[in-house]
Amino acid sequence: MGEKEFVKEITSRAVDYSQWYVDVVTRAELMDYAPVKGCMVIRPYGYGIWERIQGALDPRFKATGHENAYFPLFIPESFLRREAEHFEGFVPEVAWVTRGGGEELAEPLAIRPTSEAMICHMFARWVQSWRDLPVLVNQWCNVVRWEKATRPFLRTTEFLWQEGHTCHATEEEAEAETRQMLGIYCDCLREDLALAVVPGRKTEREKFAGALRTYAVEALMSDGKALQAGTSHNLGQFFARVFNILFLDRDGRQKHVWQTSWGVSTRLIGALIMVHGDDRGLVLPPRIAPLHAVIVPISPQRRREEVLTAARRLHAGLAGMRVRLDDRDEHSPGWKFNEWEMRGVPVRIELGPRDLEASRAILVRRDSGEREEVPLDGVSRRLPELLAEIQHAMYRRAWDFTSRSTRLVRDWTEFRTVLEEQRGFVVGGWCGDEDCEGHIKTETGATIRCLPLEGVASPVSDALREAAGLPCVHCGGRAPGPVVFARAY
RNA sequence: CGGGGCGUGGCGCAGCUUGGCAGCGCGCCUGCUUUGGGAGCAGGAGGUCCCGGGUUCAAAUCCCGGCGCCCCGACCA
Repeated sequence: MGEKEFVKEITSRAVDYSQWYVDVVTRAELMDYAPVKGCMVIRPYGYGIWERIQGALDPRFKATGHENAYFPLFIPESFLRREAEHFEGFVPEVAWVTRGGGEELAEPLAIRPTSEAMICHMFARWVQSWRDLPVLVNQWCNVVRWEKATRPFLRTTEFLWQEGHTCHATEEEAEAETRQMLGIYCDCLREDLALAVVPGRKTEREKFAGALRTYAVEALMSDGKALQAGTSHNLGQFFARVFNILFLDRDGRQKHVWQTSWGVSTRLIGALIMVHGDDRGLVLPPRIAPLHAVIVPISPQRRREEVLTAARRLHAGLAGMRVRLDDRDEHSPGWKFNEWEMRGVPVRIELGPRDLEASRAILVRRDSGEREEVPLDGVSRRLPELLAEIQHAMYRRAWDFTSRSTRLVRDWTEFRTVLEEQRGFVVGGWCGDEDCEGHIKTETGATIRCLPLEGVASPVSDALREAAGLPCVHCGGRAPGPVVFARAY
């Protein structure tokens, strides 16, 4: 029987990828459209994913010495204007508050598009001596960017994120911090979100407005388009100069601090959907899934109490894992199977009269559809193993897909053909010239996603090795090293 | 900012061309029968047809104006 018959509500990816995405986020109840353009409600199930992402990242931030804090939503216009490059970069998408308490404000307040301006202002007050360094803070908050075209999770007017901000005594320390946080993103996205990300450096053109250098982790979605999944910036001393963040060093001289900032957002939820989802809906990696498993009792009238009692006992024995017993009477087992599959729960546990006779339960994997019979008293031992297997398999699948979708190109003709016919990551040479980069973008829609970090294994490693020494894909000139191109979200 | 699509019970849509009782499917409520891949039957509730104006005996339908949402491209997490 055709698989799609079960999920009428979801458009298949092959028919219309965008519609599939919208169907998944709405039907799985991750979000709903709010009455304000470009804004969405993150519903409990979607927010549960975000909480799991926070739960994966926050301890890693703490373990590396960072502390959480909270800075105001409103930023005085004059603060934003101080750093010209930064301001120019953001002003088109800033929302302003000009009235408050029924009166016109003396100075308009920007609703933060990011908090560099506010946080740097505070840093200037807090930092006096080399003994005050490093300053390592992070905040979980919302930001607003007035986008013209929005998409649930991927680009919304208001979104949730985390922004880390640090000050250091030396350039080397700031660079090390920038790289450390990129590494943390890379590890966390790979281990917990099962995303096969490629870490690398951004080109001048693609870097953060006001940064010395920007690093990012890039992931490939199942439609062959890339998504920037996290960024880490070495801000140099640009903001320190503008906001007068000075410290008296050991040598008795006043110096500007060296800064970093880094962030990931609810956009990661979009990445999870587009990397792991299939035509039946969401597929969530166990470490991030709000629910590890759902127990679906199959309880004909006559055996109802017997089955439910056993199901409750099984549920109680799985305390410590995130398991829900779906004992709703208003839906049939088949309905529940489809519903929880659509919502991406990693494991379904079926328990019916036939299973009770055999003192077993049926465990079914969401990612592969495989089912296995497990003795009732063995489920609490088997489930964690199975979840680990699923987590691993999903990562492998994402890695293999990304690796398979990476093409090596030698010249311009090949480059255009690959982008038009296959998409995916394209590895090739780049001479380093911004005009070449610009032409490539104008003519193909593809951008340089990153200059991959050397010595870090990633799904594009093989292609990079083969591409060493290849000339620029556009002009044919000498290229210092291969880069990764793609069309991107 | 360009291109396309759409606004009709909670959701998805038909009706509009050619003006004349506001309909269908799903969902919802009640009852009974059901339960191993989206159960069946019976009864029932639910509508400013996006908004404003105009034409007309009569407007969901025709005309004018506005608003909103979604999708796709260019710019950005």
